[in-house]
Amino acid sequence: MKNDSIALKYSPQDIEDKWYQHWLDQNYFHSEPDNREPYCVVIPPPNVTGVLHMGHMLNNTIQDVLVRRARMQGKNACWVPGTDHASIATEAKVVAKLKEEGIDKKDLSREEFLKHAWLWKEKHGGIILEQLKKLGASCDWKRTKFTMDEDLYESVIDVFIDLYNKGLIYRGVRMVNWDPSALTAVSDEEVIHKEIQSKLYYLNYPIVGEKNQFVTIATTRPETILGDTAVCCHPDDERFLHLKGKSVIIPLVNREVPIIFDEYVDREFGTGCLKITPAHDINDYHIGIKHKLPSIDIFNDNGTINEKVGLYVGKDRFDVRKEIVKDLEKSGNLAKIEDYTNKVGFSERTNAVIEPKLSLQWFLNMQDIAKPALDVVMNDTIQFHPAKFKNTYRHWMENVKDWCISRQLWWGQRIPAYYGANGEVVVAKNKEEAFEKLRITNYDLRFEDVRQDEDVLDTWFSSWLWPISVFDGIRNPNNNKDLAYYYPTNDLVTAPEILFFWVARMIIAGLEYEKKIPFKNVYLTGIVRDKIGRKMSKSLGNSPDPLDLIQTYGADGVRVGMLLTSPAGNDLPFDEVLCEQGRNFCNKIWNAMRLVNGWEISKTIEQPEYARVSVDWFHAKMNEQIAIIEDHFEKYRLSDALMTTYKLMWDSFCSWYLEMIKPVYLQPIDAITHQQTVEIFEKLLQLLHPFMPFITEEIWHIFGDKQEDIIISNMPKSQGFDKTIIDKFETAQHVITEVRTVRKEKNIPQKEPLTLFVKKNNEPSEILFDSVVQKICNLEKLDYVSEKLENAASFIVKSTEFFIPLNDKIDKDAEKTKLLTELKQAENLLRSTQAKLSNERFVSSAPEQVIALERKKQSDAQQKIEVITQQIKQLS
RNA sequence: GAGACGUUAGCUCAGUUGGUUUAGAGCGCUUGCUUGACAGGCAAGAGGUCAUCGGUUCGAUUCCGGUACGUCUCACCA
Repeated sequence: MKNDSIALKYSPQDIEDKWYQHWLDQNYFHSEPDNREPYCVVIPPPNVTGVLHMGHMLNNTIQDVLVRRARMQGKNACWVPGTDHASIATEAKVVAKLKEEGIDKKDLSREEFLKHAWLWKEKHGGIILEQLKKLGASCDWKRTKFTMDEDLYESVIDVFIDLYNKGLIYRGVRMVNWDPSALTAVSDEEVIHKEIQSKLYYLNYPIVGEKNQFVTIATTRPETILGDTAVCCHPDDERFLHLKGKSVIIPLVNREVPIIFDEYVDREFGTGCLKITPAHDINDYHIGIKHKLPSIDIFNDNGTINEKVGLYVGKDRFDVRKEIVKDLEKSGNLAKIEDYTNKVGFSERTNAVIEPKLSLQWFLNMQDIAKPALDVVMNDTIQFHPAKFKNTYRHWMENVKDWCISRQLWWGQRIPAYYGANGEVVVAKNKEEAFEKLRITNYDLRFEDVRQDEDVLDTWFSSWLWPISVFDGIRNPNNNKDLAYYYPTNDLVTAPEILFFWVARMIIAGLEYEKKIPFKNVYLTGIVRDKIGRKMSKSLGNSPDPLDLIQTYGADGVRVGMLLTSPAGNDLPFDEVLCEQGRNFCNKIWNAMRLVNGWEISKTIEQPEYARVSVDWFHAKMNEQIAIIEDHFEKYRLSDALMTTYKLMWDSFCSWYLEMIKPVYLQPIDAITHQQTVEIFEKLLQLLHPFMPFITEEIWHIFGDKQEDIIISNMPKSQGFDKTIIDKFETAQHVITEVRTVRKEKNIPQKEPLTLFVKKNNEPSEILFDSVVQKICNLEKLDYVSEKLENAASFIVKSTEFFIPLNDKIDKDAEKTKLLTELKQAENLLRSTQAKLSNERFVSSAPEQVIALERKKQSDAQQKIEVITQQIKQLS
């Protein structure tokens, strides 16, 4: 047999690496500009030292499906891969690793630290890209980029200088979100607010000059009383009006601070009296400015108490909270403690509690440059899939705040700002240039006294240029073949979580630097969750290792599993059974191949009638379904496109078509049918290839020697179809199902041949697919009669009666029960249509078509009732 | 606190420009099958007052409004 050398079960491990290497060897993934239509996707660059997680799997599977499909549609497909330096995350990892080795970052110079960081990057960088290859990602690896590559680095610096020269970048003291663990400011978007159970402490502040009088304030952060510079009440609050002009003593600290009045205070909350700590709360900060209050910063950068107040010096903020409550209790200033739920900001990268802190940072003014970026999304120049994210996007863009772009880190693009001896600042490409600029105002300046800003730029300040900088479009905007050809890119596939971090800012940068949108479509994936709805994360340990999954189910199986239940924008409730389903599907296809491949072919026998009509039917069916698949792709409904293809393969092709044309055991198949079947099979493989690249390439080559690989073959297009064939076959399918049911109910094995009689109607009742019905149902005879048959099992399909003579095998009671059920259904239907049709207002106002349909329903029901009633009569 | 979106079978989701004979799919479930490709399979089934209450209409799962629950975004009261 031909199948002797072919495994009984599909075994992905044997073929995946082989084909991936072959594709690489053939250079299929590499793209250079030519005269074909381009199709370009830039990867959302994963963290350079990260490892593949389920989110990446989903995201990159989707990209690969789009890219492979585009490639097969004859477009010049280019998927640009790369990684992100991820400044906070990577620096944190390097710091932690050094700490393990007993090295403190503080003891290293910037250069020494960066040397360690690069070593770390060389060691771990790109692991994730290797993992993507296992998934089958068809990235153009020759174009792999890293956000800290020299050219991309320089692009970032150029952009900073340009925006500074345009007056959009400024430096200022602001209240920023301070991450005391990473020791850097972070942007608003990097702060995650979480609800936590905490306490509300009521503290008594003695009033100066009033014995035993005090005001009570409520606070969740008693340790910050060290930095209090006022107590504030609402100006209309009668309870406190008598305190105007008075001051209070801060407990323990013994500092006298004024009582001020401001409408900001919510009279209903707490005691209606608020302590003001301008250095450590954003609202207090604003009140402080308004009332010209001093600001006392009580924290060191790492969240410990500094020496300014002389209490709790060097102790951590959370330890101090516990301690100060005890001390306040001792001193008699603690009135009470209540349970309280409030929201606290956490750092996205380090999960440390964010400390609002005043500091000198660099900002990008977002007001004006954001506007055009809002427009292109609202008017669908850039389309979001699903579109519901337009709302979210608009909301953010309309309320956009200035972007804090400096980070107190070393790993990243160092801010090209330079300071002279007196602190004067210039922005320049390098120290030499800065020196020249600074000398204009200070002739005596020595070169070695020029100092570069210590901070680096926010990671997103480099990734927002990604679709441009991967083509070197910032440094070389003109006569840039790649940029002119690939930009704007086509589709961006990413998670809604980084809509603002990244997507919005790429649009802004694209419009600012290319005057063109960076991509035409944004496909937003959902979040991969576990069975009980939790987000998959390392800390929860609920995320399977993607490579283990690939090992178990095969890359194709996992890809199918990921895609089966993930419409755009919907979370993906991941369950391994999905991968199992994907694997089973692979096996199904594999076995279909074994069947077709195993047949003996005869060139002498003619193509039987049943095979001829089966081929006609499948061609129609396939073209119908391809049109649907095309439509799904156009709407970015990848799950639906996959499911349609899945059913076409499994149901239409395997369960129906192959059974229809299958030659009887040990008989050869005629050459024409075999040829046509292989051609059909190959088209199905092509349709499946974007979803399941490996198995399709393998089977493609098992079916004879091919010069061309499936990966670069032409995707079949819908070529129109005859709907009447499809409809007629559907009727035949009903007949077949009914016969099978009769067999099952009467316990008649498939091997035992039956006879089927069709009662002739007024209408032509012959069913084009008689030969197929006869074969599939194992009928020794299929005939037309004009009279009913007795002692026969019967059923009705589309008001045509069918009879299977069974002699003694009829169970009259059972038959009757069945008929009565059907009768009831028909009567219900009749009743509902009659109710409608006898309603004059329905008849007068409903459209004609609807009425005609209702009439047809009525007559069909009547006819059916008549038929059933007669059958019942005959039984009794 | 403000806004957006959602609620259809046990689960995950389609769908209805308001009428398409009895609202669909996949998985799961039930019942038969050692059916000569496949038990990772085949066949036949069961499962839904389309969240809830009102309104518009001849007719509402579909349109409008209220309620409940859920998800997300933004803001935040110490």
